[in-house]
Amino acid sequence: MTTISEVAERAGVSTATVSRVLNGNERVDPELAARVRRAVQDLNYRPNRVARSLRLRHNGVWALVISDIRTGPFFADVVRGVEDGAYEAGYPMFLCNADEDPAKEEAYLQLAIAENVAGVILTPSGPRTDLTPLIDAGISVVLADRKLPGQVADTVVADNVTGAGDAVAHLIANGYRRVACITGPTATTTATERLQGYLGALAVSGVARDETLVRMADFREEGGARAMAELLGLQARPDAVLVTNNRMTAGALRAIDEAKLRIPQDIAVIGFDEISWAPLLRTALSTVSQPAYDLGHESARLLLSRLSGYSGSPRTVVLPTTLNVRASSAAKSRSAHPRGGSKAVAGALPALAVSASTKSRARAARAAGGR
Amino acid sequence: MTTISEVAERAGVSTATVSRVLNGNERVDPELAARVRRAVQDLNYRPNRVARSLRLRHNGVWALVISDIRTGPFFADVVRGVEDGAYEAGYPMFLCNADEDPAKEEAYLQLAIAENVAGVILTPSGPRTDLTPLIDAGISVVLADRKLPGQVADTVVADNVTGAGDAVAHLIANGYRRVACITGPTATTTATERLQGYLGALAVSGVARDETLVRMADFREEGGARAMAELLGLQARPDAVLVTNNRMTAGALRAIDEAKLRIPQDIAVIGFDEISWAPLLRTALSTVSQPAYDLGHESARLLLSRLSGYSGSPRTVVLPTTLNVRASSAAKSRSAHPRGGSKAVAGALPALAVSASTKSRARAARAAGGR
DNA sequence: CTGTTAGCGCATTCAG
DNA sequence: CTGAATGCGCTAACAG
Repeated sequence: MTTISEVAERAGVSTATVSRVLNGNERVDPELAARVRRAVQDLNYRPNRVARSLRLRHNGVWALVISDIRTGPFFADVVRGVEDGAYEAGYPMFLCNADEDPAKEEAYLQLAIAENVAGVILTPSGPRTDLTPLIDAGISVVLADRKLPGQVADTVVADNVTGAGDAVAHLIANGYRRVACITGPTATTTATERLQGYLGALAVSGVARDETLVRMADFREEGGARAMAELLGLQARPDAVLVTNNRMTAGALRAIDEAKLRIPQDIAVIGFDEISWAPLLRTALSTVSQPAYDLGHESARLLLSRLSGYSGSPRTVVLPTTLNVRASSAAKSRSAHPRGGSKAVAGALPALAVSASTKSRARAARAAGGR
Repeated sequence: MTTISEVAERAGVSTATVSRVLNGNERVDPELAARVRRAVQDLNYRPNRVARSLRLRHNGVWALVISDIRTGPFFADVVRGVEDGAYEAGYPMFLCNADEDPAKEEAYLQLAIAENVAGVILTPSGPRTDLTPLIDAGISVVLADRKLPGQVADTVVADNVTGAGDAVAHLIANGYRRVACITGPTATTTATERLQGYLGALAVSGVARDETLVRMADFREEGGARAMAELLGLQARPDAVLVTNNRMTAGALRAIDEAKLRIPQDIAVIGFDEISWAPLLRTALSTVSQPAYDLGHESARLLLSRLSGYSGSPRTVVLPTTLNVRASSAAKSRSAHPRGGSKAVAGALPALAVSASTKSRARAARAAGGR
């Protein structure tokens, strides 16, 4: 490993001069600077970030601590959004997967502190996530996707309440009355907000609320399958269901399939998170899509503004969701009865796919096209 | 930030003693040790990793540099496999996304060097990826998923040749004769090996090879859609297709859908990478599943053995794939003609899902269930 | 067993 | 404008 003093020696200057040339802050005689640059070239010198970080007391790296890496395209798009922002600003980014485990999350946050990162973008695993160590260490934090009580940091979230509410209102408008909801851990604001949107839409429509139709699951596929199976086992079975993330939706669809029920005749389904397979499923799946890429990119923007010295009070950015209406939530056919399976109704509805908003196309294209 | 000297002062000992207690290598008087531990507690002292890293000339962190974060469940499972291994061994892990961009990849490898990471697990973006800077810096490297010419490091890959070959052999056995292949960038060994498996299976079966049926795409959804559209526009259209990753498969299925063709009557399809939606598609999709979690976990194991001092010559671990036979590759119906769409054949085949190997279930369960 | 001392590689005072 | 000297926080020699 070549060090700054080797460069200094070769260029016939002091290490201080080399440092000045490399960081370009102060004025240096052009000729000396040229000699230094030559020496840097010749020796293929790379400054040691660790030493630099120790001296500077900060490291030009961001950490993105995500609570679950397995949320499919949603997660990946968020990451790319953050990364593009970080890259534009010249920051490398480390990604850490807390795997919904508060202990692991804390370990990574401690690591971020110990590594002197410049900033952290975090999807908190729950309300007990503690940001004070980071803040005490002078590290800027942005919360992405999930809020934290007390508004302790800049936050970027999707409009979960409206997203879920729109979906449920659409189901009700299409004639469904026993609308169930499979939601996630109460520790996450995404789950509670989506549940809130669901309940709100029922209330607005004057549809009676039935506690048995609400299931708390774990945002994982198995949990979604189990919750759906329970709902299908109910005396008074639901005729529609909103599932609040894509992995649980996969499980729910499997459970419906195993119960040999048809969508939407026996039960209508709307899933949260858009996925490319949605239109190609046996019954094309209606979804609530989230602006995943923008969520990440906006988080990067907020972090950057903090790193640039902005120190106003915490901001919250809420990004809109989009309802993608497809066959799985098609208008309820008159002849179908709420319970009993109604096998009489034959023939699947055409798999028409209607995007509720043109904005969604632009956003999807951006997220998909990249760069 | 509390430093080691503050701890030393409070405990009434020297910094060296504090260091010894914390690292537990040498013998220290139990009473002093207790005082130190108290002081550490009281001050909530956390060693500064940066300083430690500078002194030790190595940092107890792994870097996982992945070439594409958007490969859906495959990527996520690989990450979790590595991470579990790292975690068990007490190493935190940073994830870096090179996004198939050699420049970005190099930047991350340089960062890994500059950060003194203990080891790197890498999915090379192409054959020109240069490991020598890492090796010169004394950093252990393991290649995961993709090989690099020259066998410069321990490598863990899936058996792509056999995986693709099995799929094509199965298609041929089921009566398909014009089998196409949509493969990825020639820079990746995953793409070239899968293509090789495809060609090999054709040769073994004595089916003539048709250059027009092979398309190079980019492992992305759009690329898969475009390639499929081209294949469908051919005078002599293929009656089956192997698509070598799941994102291109999504695109290919969309293209088939847009062309209003039916699977498998008009064209049979097998995709690479298992996904939870596969059985729920309009025609349940046959897939070649890869042992993604094991790929990651085995990589971690190899890295760990290097960090533990093993210094034999580079090892290559090849993990088996599994063919999951579903309706999309069902035996060709006699009445269907290779070209012309054969609209006469009505009624979809039942969406039966048969797993070709019981091993696949165990592995899938492990990957899905976690921990 | 423990403290003192010396650097890891770098950026930044402070003199010149 | 430049160089010598200092120290970021920590661990490893080396004496005691």
